[in-house]
Amino acid sequence: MKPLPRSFYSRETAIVARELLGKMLVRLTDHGDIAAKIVEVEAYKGSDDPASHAYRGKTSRNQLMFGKAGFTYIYFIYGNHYCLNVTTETESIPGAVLIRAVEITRGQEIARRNRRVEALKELSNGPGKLTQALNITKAHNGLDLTETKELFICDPEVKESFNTVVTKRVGIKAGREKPWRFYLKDNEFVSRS
DNA sequence: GAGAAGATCTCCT
DNA sequence: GGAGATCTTCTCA
Repeated sequence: MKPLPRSFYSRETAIVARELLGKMLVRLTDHGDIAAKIVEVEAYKGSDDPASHAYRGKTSRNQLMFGKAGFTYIYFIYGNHYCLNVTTETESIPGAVLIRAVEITRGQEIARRNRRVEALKELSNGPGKLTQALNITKAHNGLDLTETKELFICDPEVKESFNTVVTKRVGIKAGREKPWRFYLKDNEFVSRS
């Protein structure tokens, strides 16, 4: 389980988003490890993307999007939820990929304890759900994903083939026309809208 | 310093 | 299918 290198993330955001599908998100905790396959993502960019936090320039919250690629960008939303993003592009171009849904393949019991639901499908089929299932909070903001620490992303042990679906993003008011949402076809953990 | 909106989830009908 | 929960961050004064 070797983390993906910085060069994977230092590319155009939509390309990174699409290629993150099928990768493994790994969470190491004191109570055990959790591994989850990424099944749904969305790309967010900079000045050409009105839905992005980076659209109106750099602020204290979004500065990670303007920094190096391969770091986490986690923010609190709607008074209840954390959303997990991965930074992309270079230090001069802002960009991030929102991890919207994962399929937990290892550590399911730990994830169940972190959430209050029994159904496996309900554990991680949404951006706010998966952060709760993996116990990801603001404390993990700005983490370097290229190091084997408590949170990183690596290639799957067995590479599966799958079809990728490209659609418009959800849950936003501006920039709805951009085809920057990607998910695995027929995967039941993909969030609906 | 105040007001409004938000990359969502859950419960209720 | 719809509204409430709940609090951080941004914008403007």
